[in-house]
Amino acid sequence: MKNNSGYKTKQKENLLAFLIRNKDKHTNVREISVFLAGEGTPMGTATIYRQLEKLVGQGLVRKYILDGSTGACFQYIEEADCCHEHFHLKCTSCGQLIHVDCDFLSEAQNHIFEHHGFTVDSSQTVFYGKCSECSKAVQL
Amino acid sequence: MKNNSGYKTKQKENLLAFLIRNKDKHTNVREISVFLAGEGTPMGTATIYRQLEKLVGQGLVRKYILDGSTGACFQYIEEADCCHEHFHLKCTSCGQLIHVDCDFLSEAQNHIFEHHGFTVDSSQTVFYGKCSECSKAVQL
DNA sequence: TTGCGTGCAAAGGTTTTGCATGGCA
DNA sequence: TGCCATGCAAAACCTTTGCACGCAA
Repeated sequence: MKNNSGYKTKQKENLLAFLIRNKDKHTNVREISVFLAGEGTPMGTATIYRQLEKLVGQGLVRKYILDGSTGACFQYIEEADCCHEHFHLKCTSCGQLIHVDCDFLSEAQNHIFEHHGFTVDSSQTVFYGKCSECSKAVQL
Repeated sequence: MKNNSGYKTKQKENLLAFLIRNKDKHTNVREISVFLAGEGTPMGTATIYRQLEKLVGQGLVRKYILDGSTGACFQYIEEADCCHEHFHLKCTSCGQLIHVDCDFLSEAQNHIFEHHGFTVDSSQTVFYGKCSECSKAVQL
């Protein structure tokens, strides 16, 4: 049911190709728009939003809304990795966003569900704090 | 240092009173605006944003950016409840804020520091997801 | 009096929607 | 031929900013 989703168009292909190529990080609509235009295969903003909405609905793409940043971020989800959700660490000093794919955090997620009855959504959860470099800087 | 913050005005009082009265759930700028207007004590949108920004800076109010919702959410933080180091679980459906003081999460904090060099600030970090009741509601 | 607080309006940015056209099946 | 997809422009939203006036201290 997730493959039969309308017609196949070049725009759709280009968008998905870009998302897959950048599956290790998240991107946003502006980046997508700029990149596709640069490739000579421009895609209207409205169309990008409409396609992303469908992809999110199909579970192929995840949508993030991070703290200070402007607008939503999107990231392709590799189906094989579905069980391996990852968390975000955001440094409140330098703003760096670190991706962590770690078994321990998955365990923490399970723990919270089993002991506190709470289902954590890793795509929305961000750990705030200081990265190693900024931690050092503070101690100077 | 968090009490001496400028002049005392009626708008400021009304805003804080509303936030405290609704400290058990999150609210947003529109709700605040509508409520205060209905009370006969209207407050300009810009002023609401400016005051909320200050309150967040003072640590009296927490700002959330939740996924599906439109815009940011704000919630008053009761100081007495937060003196001890613990984590927060916030239900994105009902807005309930759950306090969790759990060894496992402290371990997670240590793990992140040792394995990822990142110092998590538990007072700023919030786990987003669905509480047990809202999880059930979704499955209906 | 000093300077922060306020309100209005305008600007900035992201996302959505309407409508006519274009392209897949 | 149907119907979905696209693109453009306009609209809808949320949030921020500029500026003049009001009010607390």
